[in-house]
Amino acid sequence: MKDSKPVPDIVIGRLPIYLRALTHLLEEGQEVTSSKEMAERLGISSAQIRKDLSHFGEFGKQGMGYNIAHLRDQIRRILQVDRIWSVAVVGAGDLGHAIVQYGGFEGRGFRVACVFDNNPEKIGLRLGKFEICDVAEMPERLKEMGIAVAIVAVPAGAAQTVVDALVKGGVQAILNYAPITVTVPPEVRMQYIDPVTHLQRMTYYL
Amino acid sequence: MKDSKPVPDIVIGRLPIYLRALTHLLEEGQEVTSSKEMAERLGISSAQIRKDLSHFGEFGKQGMGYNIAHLRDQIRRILQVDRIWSVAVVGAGDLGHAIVQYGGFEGRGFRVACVFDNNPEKIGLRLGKFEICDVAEMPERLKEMGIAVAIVAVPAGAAQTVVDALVKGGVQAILNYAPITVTVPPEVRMQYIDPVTHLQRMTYYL
DNA sequence: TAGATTGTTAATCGATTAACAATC
DNA sequence: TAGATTGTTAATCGATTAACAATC
Repeated sequence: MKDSKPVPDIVIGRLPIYLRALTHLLEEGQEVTSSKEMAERLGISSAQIRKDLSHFGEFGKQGMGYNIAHLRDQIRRILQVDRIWSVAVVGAGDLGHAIVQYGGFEGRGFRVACVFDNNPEKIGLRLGKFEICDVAEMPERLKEMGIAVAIVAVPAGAAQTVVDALVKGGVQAILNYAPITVTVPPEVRMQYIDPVTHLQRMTYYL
Repeated sequence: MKDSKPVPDIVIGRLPIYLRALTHLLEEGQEVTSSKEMAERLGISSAQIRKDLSHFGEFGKQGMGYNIAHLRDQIRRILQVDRIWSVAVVGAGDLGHAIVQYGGFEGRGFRVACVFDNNPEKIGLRLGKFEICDVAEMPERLKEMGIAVAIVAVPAGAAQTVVDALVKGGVQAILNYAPITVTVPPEVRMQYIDPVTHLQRMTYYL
């Protein structure tokens, strides 16, 4: 941690993997780990793990390794998941349902705060503990609630319109499950999940 | 396409994105595109698109660009998604339900062929058009059906056991939704989807 | 022909790895 | 002290980009 250059995004992308592994080790009751042990678990080189962490500070002790709870807390802080982010979910289909019901956000920095859909037959119904809201009112609702993070679970054809409305509502980070690349202003972060692209990446090798 | 070195995996990872964009352009009725147009749509440089494609052949015409249907067919062939892969889904919870009901596999090279769970109360029940099978019988069933691709949608604690059983059943490509890094033999391909890691990658910048 | 765009080369840029002094 | 492991440097490796001849 000596230069002022931005940390490469590829490094940022590995921090959540480290965090997940540390949490897992902690649940197993372990207190200390090493870059070597992490490397074996994750299939990443130990040098890379040390180099990645060195962008942010010195978290280990020579000869001793890393205190797991401490390193976890540091990475949480770096990633800003030492707080809870309210997340809007757009799309109340099967996937939206699975996302809203998913118990895995708790404890990792996120909480679903509201659900939107554009289908008049769904608006007003309950999904888990939420009442499904009209996407038409989304921008205002997002602003009111101060929501910065959203998950898009709508068909590809609706994704760009939904994303535009999210941006209008002040959302700055969007996870898009719709299988289409959307356009956003440069200040908005996008991430994509399309299971088919992951599968296609593997069939090449079969 | 002149050397015999393996094509970098990072290039393989972009082909499904190109394929998705080409299919989209075709649906819009367009017949020809250029590396420049694709680049603008995808937020990738045109040089990179041309270089990626050049690993596999010459698919365009100078001054004219690419015939979309032709390039799409070529990428489908390269990725081996010019056939239909039968996919096993493990885990019949909300996520497994969403995956089985998802209509987006059709036309992109995949079809859900069977569903497994370890919960005796679920085994034998229907999920969509499938009867939920016992994971205990999974390895034999996979071999019988000749299944090479699987999707894991079980809790983290069960993932390694499930993956071991899939490998035993001859599966060679696994898409894991459980938020844990698993160990597989080197000949088995793994891909991961953990929405929380994607979200955490974005909150760093907020 | 003139304009456009490919496929490819070489240069640049960035990421990973190997190695080791520092030190717990 | 001896052994282990960090944090960091320099070397290696690989990926991206710029540029342009080829050519449709």
